[in-house]
Amino acid sequence: MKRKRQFGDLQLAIMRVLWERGEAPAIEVHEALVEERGLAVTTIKTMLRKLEVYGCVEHRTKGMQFIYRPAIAEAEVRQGMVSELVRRLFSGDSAALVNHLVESGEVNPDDLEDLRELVSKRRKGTAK
Amino acid sequence: MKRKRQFGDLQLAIMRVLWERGEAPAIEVHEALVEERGLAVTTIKTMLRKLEVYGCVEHRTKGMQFIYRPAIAEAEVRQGMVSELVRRLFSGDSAALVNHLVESGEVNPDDLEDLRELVSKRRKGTAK
DNA sequence: TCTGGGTGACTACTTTGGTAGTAACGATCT
DNA sequence: AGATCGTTACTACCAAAGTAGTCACCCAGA
Repeated sequence: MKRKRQFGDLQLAIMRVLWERGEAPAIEVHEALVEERGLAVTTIKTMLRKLEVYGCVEHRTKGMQFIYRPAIAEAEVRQGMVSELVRRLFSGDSAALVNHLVESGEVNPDDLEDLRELVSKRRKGTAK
Repeated sequence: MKRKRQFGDLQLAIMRVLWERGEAPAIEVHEALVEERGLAVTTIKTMLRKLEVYGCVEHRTKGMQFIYRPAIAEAEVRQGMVSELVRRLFSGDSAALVNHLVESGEVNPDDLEDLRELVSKRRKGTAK
């Protein structure tokens, strides 16, 4: 895992559609995105093909259709992109990111409260 | 502020040096980065020039030297990049990002505990 | 004064994301 | 069979990040 593939905006949008649906033909991906982005179908197809080259998606044929599906897990990509951001922007200090979120008011105190609960539970559950 | 300038890796690295030092000539930026990246000085200079075009840095002349300094605040850039990531990866849900950080074990429970304290203080301080 | 070291300016090349046109190919309708 | 529709393949193009080579300039030292 040398290459920290930095996904572009469209690439991510496509992957998200695939993650949601499990699998889908190019047309379906296009339908899911055309409203908010207004792209040509060919654009989606090209991107899908590129993503396959990168090893991010796979396809199977159903009749003459290509059904695409993700070849990497959403969690994995999130993991990679978030830690990349943390490395770039916060010198690898994840807590600093959380701090930023709080300081900038992007996270409600209530939300953090909930997260704290979650942490407590996890601490008990995975006590080691 | 229409353009959510997406900083590249090198651009960010340069900005970070500038933010740290307040201001610096190209050479100094290069020195700070050459160890971990091994780039030519000219690369740094080119990037600095581009960044100035984008309005991200400014320079003043000291004798015949160019002393560069940031034209945008680190907090501002962080704000933009983090919210962009959140939009892309978590559908705009910042709390989901924090959740991810916790789930993936990138943030220690202790850190979150500290953050909680911080939130409590802020809540009292900026009570509205 | 001449020369060399340090510095920025200009220019060019490479890679990649994003965009889309056109061709090819199988299925179906008439 | 021939036309058309839906779908993918091939190809090209553009913009921007990233990379670096070469040139010109100015100051300081011999």
